[in-house]
Amino acid sequence: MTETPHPAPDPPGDADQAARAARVWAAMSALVLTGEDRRKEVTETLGISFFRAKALRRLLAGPLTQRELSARLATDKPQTSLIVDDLEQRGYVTRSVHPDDRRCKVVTLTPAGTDAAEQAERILARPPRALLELAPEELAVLDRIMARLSPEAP
Amino acid sequence: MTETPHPAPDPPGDADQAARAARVWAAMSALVLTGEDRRKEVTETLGISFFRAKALRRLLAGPLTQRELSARLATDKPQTSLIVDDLEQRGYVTRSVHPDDRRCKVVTLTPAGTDAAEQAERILARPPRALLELAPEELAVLDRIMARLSPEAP
DNA sequence: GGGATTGGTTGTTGTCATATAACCATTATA
DNA sequence: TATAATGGTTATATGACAACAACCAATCCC
Repeated sequence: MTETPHPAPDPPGDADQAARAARVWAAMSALVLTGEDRRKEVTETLGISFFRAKALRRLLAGPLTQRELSARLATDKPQTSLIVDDLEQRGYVTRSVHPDDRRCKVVTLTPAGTDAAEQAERILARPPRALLELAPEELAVLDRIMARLSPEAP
Repeated sequence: MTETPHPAPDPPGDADQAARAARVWAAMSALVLTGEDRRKEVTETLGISFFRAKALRRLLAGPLTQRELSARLATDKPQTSLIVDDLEQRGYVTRSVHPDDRRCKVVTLTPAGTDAAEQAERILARPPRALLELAPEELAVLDRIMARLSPEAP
């Protein structure tokens, strides 16, 4: 009985809401950040930096110009140029001129690049044990609530 | 109707569990990683790298020797030496020899360092809007379930 | 006492990411 | 057609972190 002696009909709910949100946030952050380190797993498995792996993953949805890739990685053109250089040398992507605008270079995943990208996705998508071991009913509830937290929820 | 045509009494529940865990994991990762960038906020507010801020935060619980600090940051001694150098120059920590073992240096937060560390904690603890705007009943449920996911849950 | 161990420091090297400026080729526009 | 804007490339500098090797001083242990 530390916070709410009884269900609290209306007004005191605000402080509760903030406190709960903070606790939930802390727990989620702990789970995602200090749990099993998927980031490291990706870099070690693929032998490329996480940032480069991210570039590969962005290309899974389809080819992009370097300009578009820059935007999706939230970085600048020179950086993108270097990253694509590197990925090209590794045989993960190819560069080709855009048919309609010869200024643009279209970056496309090779089969090897697709493999690497999918491997990265698989590693990142693997949930930690704690989630898998949750009681089925609780996980189902969690699933329903988390769906409402996603960007495309409302 | 791809997976479960009807509630699925028993055996197919395993695949559901995995799928749900994956979805929940993806949603949590998205919220923590690609949401409001607290990391950047910390580095920009304090003017030090996130790693250094982490060192400060670790010291909030009390002074540590550099060896202990190394362990908590999961880094090596040379790196710790440099970090403490930097934080010392900024006036955030002091180095003093351990009274019982003169090999050890005890790193202690200064008042300014404590301020900075607490500021970082405050920024990191601030939950994203999505959580605060969740329906109270849902947040309460989330709170209850997340508590069971924490390390010290049985 | 003497050798091994431990805690820190210094220095080197390499990778990664950020930021800028300068430049070239292509396209759009006045 | 002349000029500006856009997409990429090249070059340079900087800062952060990782991984080592080598070293000094204090402590531990035989």
